[in-house]
Amino acid sequence: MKRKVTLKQIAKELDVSISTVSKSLKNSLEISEDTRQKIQAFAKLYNYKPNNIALSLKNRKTKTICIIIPEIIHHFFATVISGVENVANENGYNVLVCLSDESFDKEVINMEMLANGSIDGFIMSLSKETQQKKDFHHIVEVINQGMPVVMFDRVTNDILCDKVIIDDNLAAFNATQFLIDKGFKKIALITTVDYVSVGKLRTEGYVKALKNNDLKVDENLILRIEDTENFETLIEDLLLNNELDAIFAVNEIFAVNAIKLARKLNVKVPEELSIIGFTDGIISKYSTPSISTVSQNGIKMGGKAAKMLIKRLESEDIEDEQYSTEVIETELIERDSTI
Amino acid sequence: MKRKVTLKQIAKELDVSISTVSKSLKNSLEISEDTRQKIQAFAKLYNYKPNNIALSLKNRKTKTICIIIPEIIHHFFATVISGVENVANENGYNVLVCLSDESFDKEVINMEMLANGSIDGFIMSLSKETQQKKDFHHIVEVINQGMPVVMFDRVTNDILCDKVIIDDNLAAFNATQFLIDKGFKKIALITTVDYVSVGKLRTEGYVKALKNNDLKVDENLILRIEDTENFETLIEDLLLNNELDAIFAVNEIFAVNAIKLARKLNVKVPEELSIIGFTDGIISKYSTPSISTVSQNGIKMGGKAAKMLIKRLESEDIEDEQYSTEVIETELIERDSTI
DNA sequence: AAGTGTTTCGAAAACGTTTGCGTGTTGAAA
DNA sequence: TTTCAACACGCAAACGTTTTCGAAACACTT
Repeated sequence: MKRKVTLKQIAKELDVSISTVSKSLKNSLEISEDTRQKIQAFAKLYNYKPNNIALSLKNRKTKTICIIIPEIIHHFFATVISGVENVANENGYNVLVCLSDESFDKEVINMEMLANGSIDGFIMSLSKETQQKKDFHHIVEVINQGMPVVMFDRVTNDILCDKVIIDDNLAAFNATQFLIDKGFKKIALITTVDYVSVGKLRTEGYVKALKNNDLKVDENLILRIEDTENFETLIEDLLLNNELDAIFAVNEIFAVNAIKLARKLNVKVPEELSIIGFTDGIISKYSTPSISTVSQNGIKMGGKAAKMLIKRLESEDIEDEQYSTEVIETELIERDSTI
Repeated sequence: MKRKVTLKQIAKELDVSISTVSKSLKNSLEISEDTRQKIQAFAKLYNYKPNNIALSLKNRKTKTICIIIPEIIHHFFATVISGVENVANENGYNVLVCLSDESFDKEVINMEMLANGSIDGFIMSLSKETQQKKDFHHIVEVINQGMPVVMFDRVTNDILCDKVIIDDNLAAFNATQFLIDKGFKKIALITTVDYVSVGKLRTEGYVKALKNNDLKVDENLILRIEDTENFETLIEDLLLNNELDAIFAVNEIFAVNAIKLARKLNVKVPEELSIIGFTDGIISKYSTPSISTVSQNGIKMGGKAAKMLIKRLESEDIEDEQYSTEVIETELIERDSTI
């Protein structure tokens, strides 16, 4: 068990100064060919590698970015991390992952904890609780300290920073329009409560599409689910009490449950009921029937977010450059749950 | 934009020495009540928080652990991260996530990169390529430097360190026995190539169960899949060329594909063909029919791994304590894909 | 021999902490 | 008035780097 060797140890061993060692290893011309070679050989022999923490302290940058997400056991967020990790790695950055568990407090603690030098910047998607409380002081503080933040997916207009989103409104509009074009009239919406930003936007898109086509918006056909558990009976009621033509669900879980419950009630999908989901995850692909869905490219989103963050980190003090919001295009993937 | 305030700045502002400030903030009795209060008030006002990097340098520990996994877009690994994050957080540690993408080189680079002070220890699952090459020098080196490593799931006997695994052999044995108990004779196995440690162990368990029950092991019923893509035709051939009673698949993807292909060939699951999977992920739950499976508790695994690592990190130089291997129990979850 | 230039190296500061130890001041006891 | 604690605070080293600047040593020119 040999501990890592330091400049100081090499210097002592070779009877030169620390600075000579440092310069030699950086091939500085200040040092004579002879000593340089000697020192480099010695360093190689002992497998010298500079200590990252010391470098971080000196350079005041850690080459680490932190991504804060509500949960990781969720295909979409996992793909985003993957995207972030990819471009981060390409640019020599490491990725610290923090989970807020949809909790405001955990989000705050994590940010305050890490904003003290541990990382260079944040990429984050708001927790539900934070969106509900509309309390963003922790984010504002971090930004005011000069640490860049990029928000993705669940963002808020109350914060000025770089963002990368999809056009939830438009995507929902298109999905709904797609169903309308099939000739469906009674189209239900299974969505989240309104304080979840993306849920709200998708609901708006749905409504807009209906209105655009002179279909009346029936509040009974809009199911806003708060709890992520035990929503099955709600969906079942929706199916029972209405002669639906189609359903637009704002996420995979809602969509696949709708299918399962339809089958249970002997409603054939897609023959008697078409269903479209949102977020192109594993479930949609492997469900039976496979689910038509609005694909939200998480890898691309994460990659874009990382690029924006790194660009801001590396552009010398041009930090007052205009913030921008990137919109990742979505795609409607037709599978077997729509006629 | 006010940058983070440091001890030095506070000291200057209040015209005392840096050490006085530091001691005051730590409530040292060396400092008079008066100055202590004054300094604490000032520090609070300016929201002073000690710089983590400086602390890391001084304490020679970063309170950060790194988890290296082959890929993150994989339910099981995502759950492991979740487990790790949980107990890490409880103990004041942060989690750095690295993806090897099943590549030996990326694994090596990541480890060498981070072993230079950035983190306190590793939790890792080997990449396929590493398992194939059987080259573990990078891990040995890290351990020799005195940095603890905990391996999980895809481990190797060639390395001495703490490990947390499931009893893949036993779990596969039990799953196979379960099928045999149902009266099935022709039981196929869809597995990975042998260099993937867990795949090999599961194959062995399957074989053992057959032999134990005096069933002959038919190599034609064992499908070893190398490529993770385009394996459908292989499975289809397996189904076509044999009058199977049941299938044991070593992961979810193989299982759900077997179901899809059986349906395509008009083989009814579970009436005419029973299928058991491995890894209790989202797919198994939402597939139609839902898939009976050997549940592998990723959260528990990750949590256990983190506990073992942190224990080793915090037990004062008792680092030569015996390494241990923890076995997480599995569970056979019966769903609708078995009769 | 003096001045100039070049080569080669080391001292020290800086990044932001913590902490052992030394020191100056105060008050009281002798 | 001297002596000695107790108290309150500062110095400096340490963690491991990088980098600026100064200085020593030597060669060369006139």
